[in-house]
Amino acid sequence: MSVHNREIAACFDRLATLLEIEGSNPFRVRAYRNAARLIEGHSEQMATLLADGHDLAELPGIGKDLAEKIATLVDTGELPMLKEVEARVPAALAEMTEIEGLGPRRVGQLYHELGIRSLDDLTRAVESGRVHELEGFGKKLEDTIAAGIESLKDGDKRMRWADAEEVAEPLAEWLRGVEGVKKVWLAGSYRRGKQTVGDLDILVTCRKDSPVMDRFVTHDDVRRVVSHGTTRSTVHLRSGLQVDLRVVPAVGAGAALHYFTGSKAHNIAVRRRGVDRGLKINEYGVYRGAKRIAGRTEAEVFEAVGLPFIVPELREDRGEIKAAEKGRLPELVRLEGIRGDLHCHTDATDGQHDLETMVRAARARGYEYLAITDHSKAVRVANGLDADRLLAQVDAIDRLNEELDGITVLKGIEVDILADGRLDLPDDVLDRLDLTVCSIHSRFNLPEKQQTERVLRAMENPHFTILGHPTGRLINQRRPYAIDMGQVVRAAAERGCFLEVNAQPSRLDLDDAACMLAREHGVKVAISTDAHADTQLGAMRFGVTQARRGWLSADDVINTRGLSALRKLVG
DNA sequence: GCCGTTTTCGGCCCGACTGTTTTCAGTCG
Repeated sequence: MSVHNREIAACFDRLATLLEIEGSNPFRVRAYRNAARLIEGHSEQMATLLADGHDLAELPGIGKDLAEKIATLVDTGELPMLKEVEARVPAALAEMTEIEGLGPRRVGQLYHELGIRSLDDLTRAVESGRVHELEGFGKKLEDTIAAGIESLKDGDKRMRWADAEEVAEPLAEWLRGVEGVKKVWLAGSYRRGKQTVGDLDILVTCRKDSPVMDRFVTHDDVRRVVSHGTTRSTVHLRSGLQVDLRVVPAVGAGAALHYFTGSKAHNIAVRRRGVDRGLKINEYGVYRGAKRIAGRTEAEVFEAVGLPFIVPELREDRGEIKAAEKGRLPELVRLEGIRGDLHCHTDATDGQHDLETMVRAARARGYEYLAITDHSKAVRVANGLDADRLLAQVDAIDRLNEELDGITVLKGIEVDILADGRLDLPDDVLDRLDLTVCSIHSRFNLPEKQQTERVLRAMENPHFTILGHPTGRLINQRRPYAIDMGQVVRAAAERGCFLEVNAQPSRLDLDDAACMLAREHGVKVAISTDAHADTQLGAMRFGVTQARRGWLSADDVINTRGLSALRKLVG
């Protein structure tokens, strides 16, 4: 299987943008965009669905035409229609719409009137002052575009959620201290717990005379003010994050919070439900005619359209509305339900703290158990354990278990899956352990078929317990290795293996869509921190959030079990 | 391009802010 969902989505997104520049029917453009979102977030690969004989036209938002286009993409890796459009509209124009201040209309105008067909062309046109002479453009817009080109070249990336938190929480706290401010909410993808955050959406309610907007745009951390109004302002912070602040009336605060929490696709689905019931839903409330009938709380908004409350993590229009309607929303796993951590390192390999320090830290968190899983010998740079050193650690754990009350230390190893699918330590050594975390740390660039077979072969080893960080991706740093997650999940189901949700803020794999896939196939996961220092045990909450976004309940997560139940599962 | 107890055509979510205008289009979320 070669064509991945994200490639299909990228194709449709590109097509949508180019059609938009051409001035094509906006609803047709939207159809392509919607399809891209659906496909990108879908837990099963389109290629797999096709291979299994599914009719893609049954997916919401996919009709006969798009189903055929997906099939063509999967079969040939190409989309003839995209080629046709690219023959009419230079492909680089699509990127240009990412520049602040430039959308499809203006990019089309620049192309037609100045012949601009690349970022370089645009840079030159801006420098020579030709842009501001165009109808509808002006000096200010030209300056905005110049700044936009710079930040596009800087490659501003979405920020990891944990990094966004370090900006968001202090800012929210500061806003709470501004005179007249009553309540502050962090909304947007941050509230939905997405693995990365593109910008922050903050809502406040305040007294009429509160200077909150003026104070906000002059905050010390503001690098640039993009817009400054009475109910909405946008700034760029020095950290690179864009922040939108909105002042909303208390009477509609719930509607505003729902609206600005998104996702966009979820909102549209909810609003359409409103329309079906003769209601108009916007950020100010829920209206029947001119009369506001709900909106003080989010629960009221859901109630107005006949739904129970849907938690922010699920609001992606990935089936949550239908599930809510039928009363089948999952009871999602919670941080408080986590009873132990099954992946951590000590200073025997590349961890910062010794065995006892890690265990005491886990006990202080109230855990019932902690599995010690240092690296195996293949990971030389981490001083990985050979059989002798591992067995010495096993003895040390036995002694510690005798000494220490209130927590049980489990014996484990993060054992490398070698390039041929063997595990890095002999079976008789692995046999001495309570569990294994089996991971790939080398040969990331194997072709998909080989990489998948490598993991499947490893899973055949009876000592295989948990597949560690199953895609190897590092957010904003390293792409996931090529692996057919569908096959991996099916194999895990057959062989009774578990998959890890690695809670490190840069990893967070399995991601949300893969969690959904695991759940659909009845494969359970371990949410683990992979802690390399005592404080990193606190990363658990990031992993829990990812799992919640993937619809996982406590039952889907093995480390919500008490010790004896856990032992039965991994034994 | 999708969709349908308003069903095969005619709809498709909605408002704030900016810049360039003189009443509004484009962008953005």
